[in-house]
Amino acid sequence: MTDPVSARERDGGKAPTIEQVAALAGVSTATVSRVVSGRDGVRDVTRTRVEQAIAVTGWTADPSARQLAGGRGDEVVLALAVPDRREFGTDPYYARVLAGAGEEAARQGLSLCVHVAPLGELPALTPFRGGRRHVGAVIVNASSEEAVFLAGLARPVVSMGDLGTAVPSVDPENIAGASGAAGHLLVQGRQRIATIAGPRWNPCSRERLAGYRYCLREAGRPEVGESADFNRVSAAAAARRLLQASPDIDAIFVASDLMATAVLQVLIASGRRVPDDVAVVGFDDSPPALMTTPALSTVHQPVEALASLAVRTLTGPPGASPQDQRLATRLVVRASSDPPVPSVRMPGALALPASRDREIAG
Amino acid sequence: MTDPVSARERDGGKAPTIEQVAALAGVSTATVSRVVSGRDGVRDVTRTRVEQAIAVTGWTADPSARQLAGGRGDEVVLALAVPDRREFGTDPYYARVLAGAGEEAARQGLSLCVHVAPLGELPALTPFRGGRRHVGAVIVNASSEEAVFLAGLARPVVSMGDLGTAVPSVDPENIAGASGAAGHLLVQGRQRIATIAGPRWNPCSRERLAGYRYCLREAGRPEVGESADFNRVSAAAAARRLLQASPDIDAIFVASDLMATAVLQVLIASGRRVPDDVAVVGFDDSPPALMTTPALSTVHQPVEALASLAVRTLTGPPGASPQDQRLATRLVVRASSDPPVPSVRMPGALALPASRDREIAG
DNA sequence: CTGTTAGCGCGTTCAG
DNA sequence: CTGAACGCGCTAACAG
Repeated sequence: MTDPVSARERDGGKAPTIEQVAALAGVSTATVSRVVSGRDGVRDVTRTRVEQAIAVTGWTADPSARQLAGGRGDEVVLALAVPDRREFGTDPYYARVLAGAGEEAARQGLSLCVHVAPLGELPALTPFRGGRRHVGAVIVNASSEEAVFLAGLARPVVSMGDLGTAVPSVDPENIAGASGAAGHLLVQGRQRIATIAGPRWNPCSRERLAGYRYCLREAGRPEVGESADFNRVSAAAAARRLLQASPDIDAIFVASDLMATAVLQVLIASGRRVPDDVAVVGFDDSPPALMTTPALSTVHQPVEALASLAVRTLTGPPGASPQDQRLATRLVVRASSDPPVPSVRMPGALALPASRDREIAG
Repeated sequence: MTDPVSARERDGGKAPTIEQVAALAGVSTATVSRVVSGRDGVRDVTRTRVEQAIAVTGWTADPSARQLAGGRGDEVVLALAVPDRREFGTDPYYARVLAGAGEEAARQGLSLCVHVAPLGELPALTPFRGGRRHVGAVIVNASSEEAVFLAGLARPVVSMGDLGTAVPSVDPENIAGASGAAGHLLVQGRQRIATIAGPRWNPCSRERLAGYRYCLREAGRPEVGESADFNRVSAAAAARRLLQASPDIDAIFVASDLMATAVLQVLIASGRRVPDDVAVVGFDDSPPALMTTPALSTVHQPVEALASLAVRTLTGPPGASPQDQRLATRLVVRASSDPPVPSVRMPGALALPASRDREIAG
C-alpha cells in the first residue's frame, strides 16, 4: 500500500538485509543494529541517517536471523488443552482467552501462536520442544503434573487456573463469585438452591462449587447438585437428573453460562417457568448469556483481562508477580433470576447486591 | 514427559545441537540433516544410528536456524480483520475458523499464528512484513485492495470470502444456501418473507442477499429487508426497523445465527410467537442456534472444513487449486421454522427439502 | 552413499 | 561513538 512493495519488486522479490541498509546509510551493520535495538551510544545525526535508510528500503529485521544471533523471542504461545477438539469452537470461553491474549501480545509487538491439544497432552506440543523464538507460554486446562513438567523447560509458563505451586497462575475470584451468586438467590427467598458444577479436574469449577457450598452452609441450607462437563450435552443431562432427584428446587447456580443455556432449555421443556418457578444464575458473562429468553443472570469474570494479565506475567521480569493473581468477579442480574419470588423473604434480607442489567442485545 | 527434561538438565539448560547428535552417531551434521528431512540417500544402518542418537539427546532442530539456512517456514498465519476488536470474542464464527485452521496446521506439523486487526488494516500486521518462517497466510474479511497488496508479497495468501481474482479463496455456497432457506419458508406458505442481511462490505453477506432475492423474485414475491452488521446490537435495531416498516411479515431469513438470536428476542419482545406468527431461519449453524428457545433453523456452513481447506490450499503446490473453492451448505430445520403455518399452502408445494433436527443440546 | 564447505542475516563482542 | 570480525544452528551445494 506504500513503499515496501515497490522496494521488494525492484530487487526481485528478495527482502532487503541489514547490510544494504548499512551501505545506504554509510555506516556498518553494527550501527544499524544499535539503532533498531534502541540502544544509546549513537550520535543523533548517525541515528537519523540510519532511520532514513531503513524507511527507504522498507527493511525489517528477519526474526529467524535475529533469534539465531541471540535476540529474544517474539512469539508467545497459547496452549489450550480440551477434552474434545470440537470444544474449542463451541465454548466461547476460549475465544475470549484468545482475544485477551492476542491483544496484549500485539500491544507488545509479539505474535500469538495457538495450539490445541487433548486434555493431558500439552507437553507433546511442538512449542514445548524448544525453539528460541518463544518468550513463554500461557497454558489453559493443564494438570499440575503437566505444569511441573513444562515449568522444568527453559521458557516461563503461566497457567490460567490455579495449579498449586507448580507455576504462576491467574484466576477469577471463583469462590467469592459463586458464593455471591448463591447469596443472591438466598436473599430472594429461594428455598431450595441447587448447583450444576463443572468437572472435577478443573480447578475453577472446584472453586465455584466450594463457593456455592460455603454460602449454603453458612445459611444452614441443604446442598443439592449434579456435576457436568462444561458442555451443553452433559449439562442438559445433569439438569434432567437434578429435576428427577429433586423436583422441588426453585433455583440453580450453574458453573458456566454455556451449561446454563442448556439448563434453561431443560427447565422450560419440563414446563417450569424461569424465573417464576426456578431461578437460574450462570458464571462467565459470556455472549450466550444474552442470547436466551429470559436472559441469563450470571457472574461476570474478566476473561480477556485475565488472559492479558497472563501474557504480561510471562513477558514481565520473572518472579515479579504473585504466584496466583486474582481478578474480581461481579454479579450481573438479568431476567433469569429477576424479579425475586414475591412469596417468602428472608428475615432481614439485604438489598440486592448488584445493579440490574436488562439489555436485550450486545 | 520422558527424556528431554533430564537431557536438558544435565547440560545446564542448553538445548542440544545437531553437532552433538552427529558426534554421538559418528556421522556428519549433513547426514543428520538428511535423516530428519526424510530425504533418501542414506543407508538404513546409518539412518537408524542417527535416529537413536536423536532419541537419546532429545534433540529437535531449532526452527530459526533451520529457516535461516534456507528451510521452509513452519508457521501459517491466520489474519482476521474485524470491525471492532471485541467482535473476535463475541462472534462464534471466528472460533470455528480458528478450530479448523488450527487442526489442519497441526496435522501438517505447522504452528498457527493468529493476528487480529481492525477492518482495512490487515497489511500493517507484522507477519506481512516478511520473515521466512511463514509458509503463507489465511486472511478473513480482507478487502480486495488489501488482497492484491498482500498477494504482491512473497508468501501465498488465501482468502476466506471471494475477492474476485486477487487471491484464491474458499467459500460456502452462499447463494444456494440462502435461496434454499427462502425456498423453505416459501414452501411452508409464508406470505411475506423478509431478510436481515449482513454488511455490504462482506462478500458472503452480499451473496446471501443475492440468494434470498433470487428465490423471491422467481416466486414473484416482494422483497423486504434491512441490513445489519453481523452483530447482535445492530441486528436487533434492524429487526425493530423491519417490524416498524412491515408489521405483517411472517418469516425472516437472517444472514447469520448470531444476528438471528437477537432477531428472535425482538420478535418475542414484540409479542409475536415464533414460529407461529413469524418463522426465523439463520445462517451458519453455529452453537448459538441451539441455545435459543425455540431453537433456530439455519443454513449449515462447514466453517471448520473451509478453514482447513484454506490451509491446505496454502501449503499445497501453488496454482494447484481452483481460484474460488466452494463447499456445500445444508438446511437444518429446527423449531423456529417448524411446523409450517397450517393455513395457506402453495399450490404444488414440494416436500420439505431437508431433514428435521430437533436436538435440544449440543 | 557420505563428508566438507560455505553461507543464511543478524547480535555482539572487542578494538579503535 | 563506531567498525571489523565472529558465530548462533542449520541446510544446500558440491566433492569424494
